Amino acid sequence: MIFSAKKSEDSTIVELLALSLRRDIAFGTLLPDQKLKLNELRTRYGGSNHSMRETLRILTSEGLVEATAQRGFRVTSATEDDLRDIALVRVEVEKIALSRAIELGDVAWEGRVMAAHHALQKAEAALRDAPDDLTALEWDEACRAFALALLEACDSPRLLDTHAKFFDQSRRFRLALMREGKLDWAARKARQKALLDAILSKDKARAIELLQADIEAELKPK
Amino acid sequence: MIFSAKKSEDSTIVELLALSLRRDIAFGTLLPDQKLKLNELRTRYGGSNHSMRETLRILTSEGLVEATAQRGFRVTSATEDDLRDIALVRVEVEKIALSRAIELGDVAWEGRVMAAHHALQKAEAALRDAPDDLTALEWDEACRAFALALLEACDSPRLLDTHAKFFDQSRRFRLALMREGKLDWAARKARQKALLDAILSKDKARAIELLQADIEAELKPK
DNA sequence: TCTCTAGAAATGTCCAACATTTTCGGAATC
DNA sequence: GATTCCGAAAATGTTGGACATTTCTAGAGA
Repeated sequence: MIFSAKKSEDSTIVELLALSLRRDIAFGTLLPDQKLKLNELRTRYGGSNHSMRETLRILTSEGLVEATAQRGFRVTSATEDDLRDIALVRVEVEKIALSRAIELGDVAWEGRVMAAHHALQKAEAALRDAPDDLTALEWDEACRAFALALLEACDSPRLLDTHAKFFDQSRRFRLALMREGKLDWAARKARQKALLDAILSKDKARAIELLQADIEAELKPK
Repeated sequence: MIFSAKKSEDSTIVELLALSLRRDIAFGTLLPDQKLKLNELRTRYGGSNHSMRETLRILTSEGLVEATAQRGFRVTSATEDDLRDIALVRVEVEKIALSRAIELGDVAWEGRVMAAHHALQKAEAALRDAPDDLTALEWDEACRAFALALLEACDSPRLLDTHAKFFDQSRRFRLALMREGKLDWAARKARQKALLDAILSKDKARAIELLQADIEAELKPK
């Protein structure tokens, strides 16, 4: 196992394998379209035939891996078209969820959003200071937590699931941009702050506009 | 294997098992919240430990089954809340997809929509004549095909996937309504016809309105 | 250069076994 | 009588090896 992942409460091998593989796909250690041969994966990550196949099925359901009968698994391709498609769905889903969250969210939710925003600011600052892999991982996690916190109050488990799925699919692209120094940190920071303010003042239209801008900013990097 | 499913081009055991299980969940042979013990399933549907687990992972990714670490699998529950949540997501996703499809669809697409509508009409008529399981199955398939045809031209694979996922989750509810005689066939027929007309005349607003009505009709049966 | 075909590689499937975890019924306790 | 606790039974999760089938590939033959 490459990353000795923290053993969370649910410590089945399959889940641990999934963690490692997810990370390696997000970070580009496993490249888009790369064929995933079971034996290679097993020598690299451990686990039996069975466990590895089950892991790959899970990643398939998350859209990170694609399965073809009799032809095994490969990392989902990541073309410009894919990025656009993911962004399209994300924009639509997150618009709806954010709109509902602003309607339904209570003070506790606002608090969690503020906390997530604060953590994200810290993580972005840390990453600009020390752009190593570990910090990048934490930054990536903070992005995810912030996005999730925003929508958490939408009161629709399936909407949240769908958001999470496509957000996770977008990670590869965001991390790649970050590595290439193509993220406009100042603009991000401004957008995130404005978004937070819009949410706290229950300005739905403005919040949605900013959210959309944030997603689409990753479509056409500077 | 209960249903001797037609061996489509991809005849892996796992896919065949998935077909049988999907059907039995949709038809209520496997009830919501029912625990799915591997050994029971294996004696009933065949397949090895390995294949059955993989099958269940696939159904999990489709939202038909839920997995809990160390506690196995169970059929996803199907409460009123679930139905409402599914309908909510379906309405939003299908609105977006249909809107795009009407913008982007060409004549060939319109033809496919008409064909699917025609087939659906036939299937509904057949079902009202002879409400047996086989006819129900064909009707269900025609519903699915029609819904898919409508959105097909939206030019977003992920939007289509998402639609399909939640449509499939809604099948159980629709089939249950049908069995209980709670579907208003006349209203359905009228809506479907109106929807087709709206699409053919590129009347986006009207089409979306009708689509929404069609989904929400299953929320509050007569 | 192209096609075709064996052989190699990889996938999909099954079985049998075992470690670990959960479940469940009943004994002991309050 | 209700609750807690415990141990046996059941179920899940994991492994390794074996084998059939399919796909891939490199080289022989046209």
